Amino acid sequence: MSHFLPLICLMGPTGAGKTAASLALAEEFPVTVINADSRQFYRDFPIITAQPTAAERAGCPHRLFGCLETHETLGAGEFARLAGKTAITEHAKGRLPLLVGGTGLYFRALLDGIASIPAVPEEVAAHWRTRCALEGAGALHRILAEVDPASAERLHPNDRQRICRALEVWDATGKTLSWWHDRPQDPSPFRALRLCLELPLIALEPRLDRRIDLMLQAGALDEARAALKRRADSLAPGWSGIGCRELFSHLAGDLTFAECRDLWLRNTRAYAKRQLTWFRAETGLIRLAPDDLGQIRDLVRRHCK
RNA sequence: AGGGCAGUAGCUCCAACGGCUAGAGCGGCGGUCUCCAAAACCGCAAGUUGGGGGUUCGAAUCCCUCCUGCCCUG
Repeated sequence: MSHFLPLICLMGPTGAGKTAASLALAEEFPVTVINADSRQFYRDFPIITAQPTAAERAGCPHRLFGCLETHETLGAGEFARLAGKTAITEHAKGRLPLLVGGTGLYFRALLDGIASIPAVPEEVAAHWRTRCALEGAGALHRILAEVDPASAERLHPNDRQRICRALEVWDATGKTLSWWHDRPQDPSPFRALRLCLELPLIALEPRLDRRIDLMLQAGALDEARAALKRRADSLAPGWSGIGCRELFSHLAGDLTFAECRDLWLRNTRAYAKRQLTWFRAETGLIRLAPDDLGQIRDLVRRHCK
C-alpha cells in the first residue's frame, strides 16, 4: 500500500468553489495544485476560464495552468500522462499533489486509466471529419459496423464525434477501437482521495451569475479582444470555451452585449448541470459541501497518514 | 378617434386549399460518455392556438365581438 503515491483530487461543477478550497488546503498541507480542467490550460483565457490568479497562486506551487495555445487541444490520454508525471515529480519533491478541476473525463483517465492508443495523425482525423461532413454520420456508422461492430453497436448513429474517433483509430493504427479498449491497463501508481464539491443547481445559479460580473470586472472583454487579435478563428479549440465563444460573437457583432452575457450565463448553467450528471454517476467519490472545509482538511489529513 | 398588422410551448417561430395525434429550434427536466469533454450525443415533458360567440361533418385557419401589443393617419 505504501508504494502508492498519495494524491488528492478535488472535483465538482464550475463555480462550486474548488479554487477556494484548494487554497485553504495549501495553508495546512505542502500541496502542489495541478490543473485538471480542460479549459484552464488555455493561455489566452485566464480570466474567462477562472484560472487561479497570481495572488491565489502565491500560496503554493501551481502546475499545468495556461500552457496551451488557442489552436491546440489536450486529449484525455495526454492529460493523464502529463498530470501523472507532474504528480510524481511533485511527490518526489516532498509535495502533496492536489488535482483540481471540473473535467470528469480527465480524472477518470488519470485514476482509472485509459487505453493507450497512439496519437492519430491530424491528416487521418481530418479525413474522417471531412467524410462525415460530406456523407453524414449515418454512412460512417455503417462503415464502422463493418470494421468494428462492437464499437458501432455502442455508439449512436448520430454521434459523429465518437464515430469519427473509432474510424480514425482503426485507420491510423490498424486495430479497432474496441481492440484497444479490451487490452489490459497498467495499474495506477496513485492512492487517490476523490473529493467532489457539490451544490444543487439552484444554489449554484446565483454564484455563476455573480461570477460572470466578476470576470467582466476583471477584464474578460479585453482578454477576449486580445485573444481575437492573436487568433481570429472561431473554430479554434480554445474559443469553444463557455464565455469565450459568446464574447467572440459579441466582438464579431453577432450579439449585443446583453445577449452575450445572457447566453454566457445560460450555457454556464447548462454545463454545470452536465457536470453534476457526470459526478452523480461516478462511484467512489466523497461528496462534500463547498464550505465544509473542516471536513475536507480532516479527510486529507487522514489520507496522508 | 379612425385605419392597418399581429397574438400559437417559458422564448423565437413554422403549419398550400378549413381535414391525420398542432410541429421545429432554443430553454427546461433526465441520461450517456475510455481521449475535440466548457465537447459530442440520446430520451422526456410541455400548447384551452389571447377570451367569448358563430358558420361547418370538421376551425390555429372563415365571420362577429371583446382584450392586448405594434405601426400609420389625425
